[in-house]
Amino acid sequence: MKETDGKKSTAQTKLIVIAGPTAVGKSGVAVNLAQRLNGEIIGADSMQVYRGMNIGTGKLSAAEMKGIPHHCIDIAHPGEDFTVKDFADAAKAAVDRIAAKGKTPIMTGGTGLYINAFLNGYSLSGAGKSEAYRETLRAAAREDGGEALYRRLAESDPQAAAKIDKNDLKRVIRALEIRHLTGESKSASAQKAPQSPYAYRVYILSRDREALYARINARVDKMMADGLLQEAKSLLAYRNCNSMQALGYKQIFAYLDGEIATEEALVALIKQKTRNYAKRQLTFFRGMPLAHKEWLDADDERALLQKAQAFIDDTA
RNA sequence: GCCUCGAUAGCUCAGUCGGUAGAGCAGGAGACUGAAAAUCUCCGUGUCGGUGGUUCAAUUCCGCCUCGAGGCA
Repeated sequence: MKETDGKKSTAQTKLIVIAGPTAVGKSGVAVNLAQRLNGEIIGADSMQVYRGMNIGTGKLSAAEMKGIPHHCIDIAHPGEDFTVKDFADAAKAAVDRIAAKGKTPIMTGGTGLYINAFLNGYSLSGAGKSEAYRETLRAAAREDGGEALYRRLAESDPQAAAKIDKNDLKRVIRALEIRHLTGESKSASAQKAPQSPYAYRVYILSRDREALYARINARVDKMMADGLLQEAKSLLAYRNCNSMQALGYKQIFAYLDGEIATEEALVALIKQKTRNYAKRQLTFFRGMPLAHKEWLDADDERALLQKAQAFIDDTA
């Protein structure tokens, strides 16, 4: 049963996903896999989508990409807000484009929410966002405190409120925003998620904590040596944008403001925050409700290649 | 050499008017549907520097010792 019209339906498109915490070594492995499977890569990284953020987000250099096309990277301006919805749309377009060429789409990255939203077909077409309304809510929170906002949510959308911690301002605001924009409950819109339209396999790369942390530390040192400080300075104008919430940049701005005394302390802080982040990623991956999820040792590249190959070759 | 102040959780420190102790950070676990490298929740036993004494009871009071910081010589 071969597709000869070059236009596979998405229902049959096979997708390979390589996830894992920062610095496990996903990117390099993904390139090798792409070479072997005649594939193209789709980055699932909330910060690599931004142009100009190269050193700090650990983007691969052109040489390291070895000629493999990479999608969903450098597709946004650091001054604009990129969201899950944008990712879901861009990733879908990329997967379709790659599949249309008869090649294998390989998604790789550490942003669990993006991967999850894409694979599980999160319903993201309903409530959009309203920066203005959010600002109103933020102002209200500043005025009367976050608990007051939470109480408001408990009244208008008790179902959603039950699932959100009263201190989690961002989620309280988003739930209120959905209610405001659609009149629907946040939990109601979340339940609409349809099944994944793709045949996929998710391989989560991992290694023991100590080794992972050592890699993170080394990577931060390398970023500094490669000029992260300079790169961050060149992006100073966007310091209030979402893109600059990225690890490294954020801390560097605090350093430039004099909030961090020495460069040594700065580097130590970035390493620490990155380690904290890696741990959060792991927690997210563990909890991802996916039908086909498998943890693999990051050093065992061969196992990954074999499993992925078998999945692609399986025509059943 | 003398004087003063410190010595309590991996780190920085609080505290116990004498009844064996608690915060922040680190670390661990978890949540997560349009900011996600974000946001949020939960988890704290450690010869309270050593040693002698007073006391029913000392990490807490007293003496000595060790180490550290500062001051005077």
